[in-house]
Amino acid sequence: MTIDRHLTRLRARDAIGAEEEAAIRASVSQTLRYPADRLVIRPEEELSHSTLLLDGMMGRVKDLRNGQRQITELHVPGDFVDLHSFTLKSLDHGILTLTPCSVALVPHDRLAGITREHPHLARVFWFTTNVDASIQREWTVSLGRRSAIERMAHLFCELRVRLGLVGLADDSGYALQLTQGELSECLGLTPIHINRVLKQLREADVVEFRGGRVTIRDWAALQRIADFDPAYLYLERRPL
Amino acid sequence: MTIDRHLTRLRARDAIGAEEEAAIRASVSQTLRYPADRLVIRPEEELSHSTLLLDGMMGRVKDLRNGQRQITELHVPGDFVDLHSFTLKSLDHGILTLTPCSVALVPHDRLAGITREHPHLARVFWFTTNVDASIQREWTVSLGRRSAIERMAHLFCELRVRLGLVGLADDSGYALQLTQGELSECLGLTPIHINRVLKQLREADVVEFRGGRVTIRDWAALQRIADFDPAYLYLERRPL
DNA sequence: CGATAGCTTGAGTAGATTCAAACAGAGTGG
DNA sequence: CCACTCTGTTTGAATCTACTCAAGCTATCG
Repeated sequence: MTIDRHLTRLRARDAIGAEEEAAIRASVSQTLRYPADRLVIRPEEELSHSTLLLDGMMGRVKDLRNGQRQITELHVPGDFVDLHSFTLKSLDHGILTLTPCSVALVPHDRLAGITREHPHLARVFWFTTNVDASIQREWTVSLGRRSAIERMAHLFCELRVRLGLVGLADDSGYALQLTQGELSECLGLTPIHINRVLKQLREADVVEFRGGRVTIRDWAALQRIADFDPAYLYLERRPL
Repeated sequence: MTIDRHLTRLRARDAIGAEEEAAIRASVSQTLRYPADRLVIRPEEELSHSTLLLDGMMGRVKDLRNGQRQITELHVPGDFVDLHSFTLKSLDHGILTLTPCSVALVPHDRLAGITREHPHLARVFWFTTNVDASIQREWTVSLGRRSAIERMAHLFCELRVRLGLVGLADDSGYALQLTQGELSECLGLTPIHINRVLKQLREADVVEFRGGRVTIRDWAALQRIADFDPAYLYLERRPL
């Protein structure tokens, strides 16, 4: 597992020069493997590095006092999971592995060096955290205004596109090693209701989620149900 | 109306030197007044400046195809409303005035100059967009996991703190020129249900919203209902 | 093989919505 | 100055989406 996927993702939006690529590669201090369901970063913990997800799936989670939990964003390979900790120093949420993961650690002082010596990369990284915020915003819209089935469809659409960017999804579908309980924590629903919604989507021949895989049967219908517009993912190439 | 409130807000988190202050002040190209309910920035519109809110209240809004609308964040005086457009170039959402507003415009090329010549300010600005994302994240949690009354209480708490930062709120309450319909668009509820929830909070002697003013009668109870923890607002001073 | 985690379905419930109607206050024009 | 309109607030009644509680099922693993 390498950071190629991260570069692929960056290059989907802007050109990254050879020197910049070298700087990014050199910024990694070590790579690690985590098992599934490990709270990798605790809320409020003081941080001195950021985490680049190489393989697997991670999530940002916020716990409530009453024991409920909300996953506020899912991360796919190539994502700089907690790049925002570079300026925030500690996070208001936890970072959790949802599957076994490999990650690369990038010390904050090396990030500081990169932003000093490569102003363009500084902008690219800033841009990256702003796209994360945009994804977050779309989730807010889903939770505020979309029905259960619309939310479910929207999440499947989003993951289709984001995983597709790094070659982990195609028109037929993609691997998704989440439980229905975890999906419910993303979508602000109960696991039981997730189950019913999945049944509806399956029986309508739109999408099937089973055995750790999302099988897309009718992409157009899925997007229609979700009211999906990928603009919020900022996929066009626009030089910074 | 000046940008003093913006500086106050920045200085709540980190020291801003005299030269930096001068650079910020010099970055403003013009100031404008808008009436209430004006869509100041349209989604997808190409942008060459960012907007600093001097006075009034603005919101980020996303419209759905079915006519529904979600306000994803409220902005108070001192906020750099669309600083993220500096890297995103165009926005996935609209920016709306909710009251009459005065704003200062900061051209993107001047922002580029500031970030080049004042690396510390570049970090402060990046930090600022990350705090916006954190607020967004907390709203996601509210919409996903909190009941109507909890959401309402949480929003009142958040505004108490954010407006307090710039001297526009104290323990007794604050001015809030929003309609119940607009509150409903923030909280993912119907205006009718907002009305019932407000009645509950009023009759429990916790908080009263009436005549464009939030009157806090029991701050401790309000926070308790909301499960409010201001950590997500990143108020401690931490030099970048 | 039993234990455990996750999936599935049914029945009853609750929180929030929809539909409907009345009321209050601000601004406008005759 | 009063009727009229418009926007926003308030309340009631009926409905519905999603939740809770409960039970049974399936697959995996030690």
